[in-house]
Amino acid sequence: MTDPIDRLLDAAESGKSIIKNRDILHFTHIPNTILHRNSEQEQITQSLLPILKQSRPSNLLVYGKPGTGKTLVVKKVISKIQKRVEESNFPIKLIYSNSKDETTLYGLLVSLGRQLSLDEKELPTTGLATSEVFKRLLNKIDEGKLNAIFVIDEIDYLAQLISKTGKDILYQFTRANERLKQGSLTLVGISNDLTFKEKLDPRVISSLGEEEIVFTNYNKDQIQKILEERINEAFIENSVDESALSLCAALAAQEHGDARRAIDLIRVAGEIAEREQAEMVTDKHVRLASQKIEENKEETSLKSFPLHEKLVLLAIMKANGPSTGEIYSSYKNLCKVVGRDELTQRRVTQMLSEIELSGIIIGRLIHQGIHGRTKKYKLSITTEMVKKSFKDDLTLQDII
DNA sequence: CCTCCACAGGAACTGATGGCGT
DNA sequence: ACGCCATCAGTTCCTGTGGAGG
Repeated sequence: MTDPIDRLLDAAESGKSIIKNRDILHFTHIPNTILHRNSEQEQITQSLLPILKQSRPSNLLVYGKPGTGKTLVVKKVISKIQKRVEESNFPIKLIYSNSKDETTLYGLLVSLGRQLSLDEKELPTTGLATSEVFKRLLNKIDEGKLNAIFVIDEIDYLAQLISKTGKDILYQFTRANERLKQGSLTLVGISNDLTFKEKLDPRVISSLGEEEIVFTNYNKDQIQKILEERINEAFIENSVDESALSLCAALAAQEHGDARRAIDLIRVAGEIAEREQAEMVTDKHVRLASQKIEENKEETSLKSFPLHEKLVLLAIMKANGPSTGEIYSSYKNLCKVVGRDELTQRRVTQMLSEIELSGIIIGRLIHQGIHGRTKKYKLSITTEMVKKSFKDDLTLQDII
């Protein structure tokens, strides 16, 4: 029997790998051909043509569930246009930004600015009024005579953010061209929510929603084709079992046809198979991968919780009952044990809703007549999982 | 049929942080 | 040095509510 460490090291050194190109298995990779999306590609190209001719800016809204290839298609079309005009003295600048990556409106504007190559000095990360940031963005476009295309992903999220602060940035964006002497600004909004338009200011809709393109969900066969394409490029030949492939597609199809998920799944399955030094990815690996992705998601989100949210979660585990009142008193006890000031009940209910949003607990509203109204919570993951994720936290060690 | 429980969850506010422009 | 602007976690105050039990 050889030493297991040696065995693994040997295998790694011998370079036997069934994945030959990992990058292709990340969903941000833009494949040569984007399958099943020909008519959408055409539509987007057509609606963006006016900027090529510099006739007028044309804004555009793209709808579709996650993982339907919206972002990839948009990026591909724009980069093609970009290439076409590269030699002419007509610079097109693609600016992509995902609203969910930025927690605030301000952060979003700054990330846009950074891509317009405004540096730390010209655009500080904090301290300015939003209108000031906006002005600087426009100035930059004006000075550089740029034709900027702002791609704003998850624009519904941004719209929500805006409605909270009362700032009408989207409207300002759509009207920006009137303030620009040179250059232009084109907006491409990408949204997961098909109903989001109704929540917008009608003035914004009229200019932003001139053109709309809807991406339909993929069905199982389509996902399978997409996977095949990527597998051909990323894996060595005959290293993915037929049934593993169709299982991947089936699992992803269950989740409203999310191709992104399917690609993730096959990548992780490939990595697991490789670690086992298997010759082939089988459906066993896919199942393991699916489980692992799920657990990883839970664990990382658990670890990133702030202290009080962790305490609340532990309180749910230790409480005598699942109702808010019982959780809160259990939480107060825990606070005493670890010597922290307790937060108000209002804050704790808010935290509970926040945790519920992340899917780690499930709440159900219960009306108990004279005994009032409560929300009863229950963990949707195992208590072991919670303990495992929290055991690194020094302040929590005594109570786990 | 009315009452009244035990909270849910909205709104407005506070105080700390951090950095601008003048 | 000072006022201003924005964000964030948290607080205070509040109104709303389905149905068991009288």
